[in-house]
Amino acid sequence: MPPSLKRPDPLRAERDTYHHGALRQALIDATDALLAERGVAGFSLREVARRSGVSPAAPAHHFGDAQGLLEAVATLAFEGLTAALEAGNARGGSDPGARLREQGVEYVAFARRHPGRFGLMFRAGVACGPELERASHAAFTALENGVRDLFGVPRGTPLDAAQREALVGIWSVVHGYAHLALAGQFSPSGTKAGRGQADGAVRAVLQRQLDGLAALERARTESSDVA
Amino acid sequence: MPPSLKRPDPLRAERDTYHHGALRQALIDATDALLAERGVAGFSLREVARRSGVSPAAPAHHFGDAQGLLEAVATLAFEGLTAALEAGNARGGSDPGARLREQGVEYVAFARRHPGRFGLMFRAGVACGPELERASHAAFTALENGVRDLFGVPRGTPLDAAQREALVGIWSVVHGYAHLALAGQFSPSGTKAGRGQADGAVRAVLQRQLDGLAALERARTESSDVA
DNA sequence: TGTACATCAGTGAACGCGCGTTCACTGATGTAC
DNA sequence: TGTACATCAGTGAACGCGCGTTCACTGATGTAC
Repeated sequence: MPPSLKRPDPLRAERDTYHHGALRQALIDATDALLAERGVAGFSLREVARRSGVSPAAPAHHFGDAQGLLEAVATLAFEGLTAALEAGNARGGSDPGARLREQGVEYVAFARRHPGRFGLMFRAGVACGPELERASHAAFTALENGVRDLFGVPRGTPLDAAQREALVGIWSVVHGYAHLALAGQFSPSGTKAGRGQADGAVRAVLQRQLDGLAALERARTESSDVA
Repeated sequence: MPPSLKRPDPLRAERDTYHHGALRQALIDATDALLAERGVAGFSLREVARRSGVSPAAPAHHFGDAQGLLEAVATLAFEGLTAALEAGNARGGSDPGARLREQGVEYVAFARRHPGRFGLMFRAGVACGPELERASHAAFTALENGVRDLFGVPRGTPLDAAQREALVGIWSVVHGYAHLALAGQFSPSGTKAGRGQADGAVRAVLQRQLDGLAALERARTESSDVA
């Protein structure tokens, strides 16, 4: 039997048990898909419920209200990003530059994998509960630690101005790349062998930033040698 | 008389003439403000009309429908960005690097000046009329020309792969910086003398990217000298 | 300078719609004995 | 193993609301003569 006969209304997921079984996850996935399709402006709790094959009141059971669902998804997103950054860091081996580069690749890959979540994560002026706060801080810290390793700054010590600037630069590069990629500005890379190419592009672009930082460091060291 | 007596309902702008006089512009400004306040998800044509002191049907006269208004604002935004980039380019003087740096400063300043418009400009999968298409292409071209000058590539000639990569890197840096700044990630810079500091940070971060490109160029030249 | 008239810009009531949330409910599950 | 019961997960009808858009309209403006 073709799937079309099992699902007469493709907008409405079907189910033969009274209890869904994994509704929480289904709602999160549907939210992600809906955000990716229509953006934040196109999100609606009812549509998410519809896609999950559940009545409009069901989500309230798991998330309270619409805001609660979005906040849960954003929290999850930051946790996922943190994990991705740490995986990239591990893959990079012993060279801090390589580790940072792989973090960048993971950052962009995460955005591509969860475009809906990514758009949710960096909205201005959103009321932000403690869990979301903690999750986003953890992601930031993962990136910050990459920069720490680059400069050999231990975990407890605060970064100086130049190091913070380096962090801002690195973050800007990967964030901007991710954002532009999602906006379809590098569109051909969505198709064929484009994924590997895209990873290469992220590495290259991030490497330019790291090279620039190295050049700055060198200039600074030389001038202090002279003095 | 305090303004509160002149405007009993602050959400509803008032007017004593039947004709507004400059409704088109007022609608655009109100849209910008509303988008900046609430994001794309919080936009509504009725609210924009309310803020412009006009009936809900009035905007249709100028923009057809809600989509038309948003598209007009996005078009205007790209035209403004193009102008800003060209102004930055002019300010940069004769050094291509400085010109590109000032373009970056202008890019970020534009985003800060029109946060609502900026959010509108880079949404994925938006149906896009020919005017908007043209306006966004012009902005892209302004940035591309900055990169052309850096490499000495004349206007007609297409960029090679490395040059396109350089463009992507530069664009990513400034775009990411602008986006993160609007998301409040560099929050202290919104307040006191932060504006000048922020310009400095953009220049610095973009300069790292340019230094990295210069290093790459140098390495390439040397290796071809050897060969 | 005055008058008739076309055109333009905005009105306000009305429409149907999808939304978020509530509520009393019910079907299913699991636990105590 | 069976039964009573508490708890949990989802129902579906209902609510009030703000939305985008339409429509016949009207007040103001500008133009022709």
